[in-house]
Amino acid sequence: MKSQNAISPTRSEDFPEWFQQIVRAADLAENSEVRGCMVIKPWGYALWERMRWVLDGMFKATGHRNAYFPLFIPLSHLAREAAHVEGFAKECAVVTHHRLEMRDGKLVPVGELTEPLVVRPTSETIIGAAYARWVKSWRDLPVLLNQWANVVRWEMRPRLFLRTAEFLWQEGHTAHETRAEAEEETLRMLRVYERFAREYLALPVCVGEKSAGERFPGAERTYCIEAMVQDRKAIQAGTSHFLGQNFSKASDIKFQSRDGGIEHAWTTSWGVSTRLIGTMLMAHGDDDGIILPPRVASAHVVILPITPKEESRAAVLAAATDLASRLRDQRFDGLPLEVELDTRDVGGGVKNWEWIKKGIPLRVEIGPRDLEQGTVAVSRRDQPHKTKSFLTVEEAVARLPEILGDIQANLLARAEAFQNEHTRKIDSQEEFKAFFTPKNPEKPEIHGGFALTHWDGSAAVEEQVKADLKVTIRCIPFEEAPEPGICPFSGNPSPQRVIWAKSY
RNA sequence: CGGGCCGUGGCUCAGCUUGGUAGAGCGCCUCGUUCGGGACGAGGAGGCCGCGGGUUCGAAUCCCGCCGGCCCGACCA
Repeated sequence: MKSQNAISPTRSEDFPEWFQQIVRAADLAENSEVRGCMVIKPWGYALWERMRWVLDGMFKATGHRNAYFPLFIPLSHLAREAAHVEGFAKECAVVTHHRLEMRDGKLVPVGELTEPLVVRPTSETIIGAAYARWVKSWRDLPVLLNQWANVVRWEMRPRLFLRTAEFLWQEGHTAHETRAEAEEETLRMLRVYERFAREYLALPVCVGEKSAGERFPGAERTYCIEAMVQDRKAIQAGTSHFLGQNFSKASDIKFQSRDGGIEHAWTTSWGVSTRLIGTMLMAHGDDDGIILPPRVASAHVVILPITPKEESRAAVLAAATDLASRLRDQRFDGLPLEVELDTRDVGGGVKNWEWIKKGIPLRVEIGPRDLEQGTVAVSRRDQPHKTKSFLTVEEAVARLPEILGDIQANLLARAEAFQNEHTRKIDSQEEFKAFFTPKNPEKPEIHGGFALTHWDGSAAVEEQVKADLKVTIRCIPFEEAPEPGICPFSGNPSPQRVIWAKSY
């Protein structure tokens, strides 16, 4: 007997396994033969394409242009910034040879390189070297570039979309004349990410600064947007770094200033990755599969022709085709509606469930009875799967875009309510510990959330809490009026509450 | 990189203790009946049992080595 839900186990039974299953059920991606790498399939890649399109527009609108820098970084470049090397050394893939030869029936690498090449884990150093060549005068600044690329970080514990050895991302790299200008840029891009997460991915995020312990290697300040997913863990969904003059000194990005002196430029970098997809899936999915926010969905509507009788089949298919083309003339979010017409010869129930699992926002059934009545049956992915509303064809054509907008708003509201429900101000060690301790240690149930708790700013407290409870400071939120208090771990004064959580 | 568990059709697994050359369910293909919410019947395809070596007349099964995966720790967008 089939269970009532499409996905087994359910979220509450085993969240990590549920995640693996929804990715598979939606046909988004699969693991490849190389450990930690993934094949992103069309339904999954379409999400990345949409995100990329929207973000790219936002970057252009804030004055950036795209460029492309090499995959390979000379080892000597990476070595220039001490903290940076230390942060990334353990996870670097390194190319040492440039030729293969057949020996004893086996292909072996030969032709050792004089200098090993690091496959970029991020591009600060190689882009810094380019900026050093390009920047001579204050008139050459700012440099505002972005690149869409793949990067490699040799991770020990890969998870589809959340942490893979190779992943797709964008990295913005800018160089400025003044500290103030670079700081402003860092925060501007952080706000772009916040807006994108909220308005497109329907993800409410906490915006703030990382503690020193969580800072990007080589950065002076690291800012982040932090999301909560349905197991109440935090996930860093985007980062923006103020790099000070660390990298410009390491890469020698110098310019002659307005008063004739020689100064080092101030740089920033900022990025989001395919992790955004994983975050979105874990935030919105349910026990029937993924749920796609319409503004980034791989497609908006699927039309499911119902053809129970041979004699009405042709008429139903014709009506479905006509509906598809009329819908494709409609616009949602400024772009033509993406419509799938599923005429495959498989059982109606099976077909319907496939699209539920794939998270498409709207399913439209059209069958012989609809033909007689001039209606269609519309189901929303954000509502129980048996709920249908009957609209006339005219109404459907006119109203589907507005329903998509409603789904988008509903997903955000839902995610916001969830996050609020599991965010608590906590002022005592006991309550903090209870909040982050599962009732069943053998098989931990979903527990915890965001704790807004005071912190004295010391690394010692941060390390102790992490060692005791695996809970870390996710971000020091921007606040209008920080509320001073007492750090419950040390008893020392604290300037403001920070967000603590278990995290991905 | 340390500790534990596991590698058998596409997937989930049985068989291994007591060696005799491979099975189930799901999925897939064909035909028929179905189809407005995960259909049913009949037939069929598909496996060097992770890899290498050893013991043996004979190895999925026993022994040794290697590789890979999962979970737990350390690290991470």
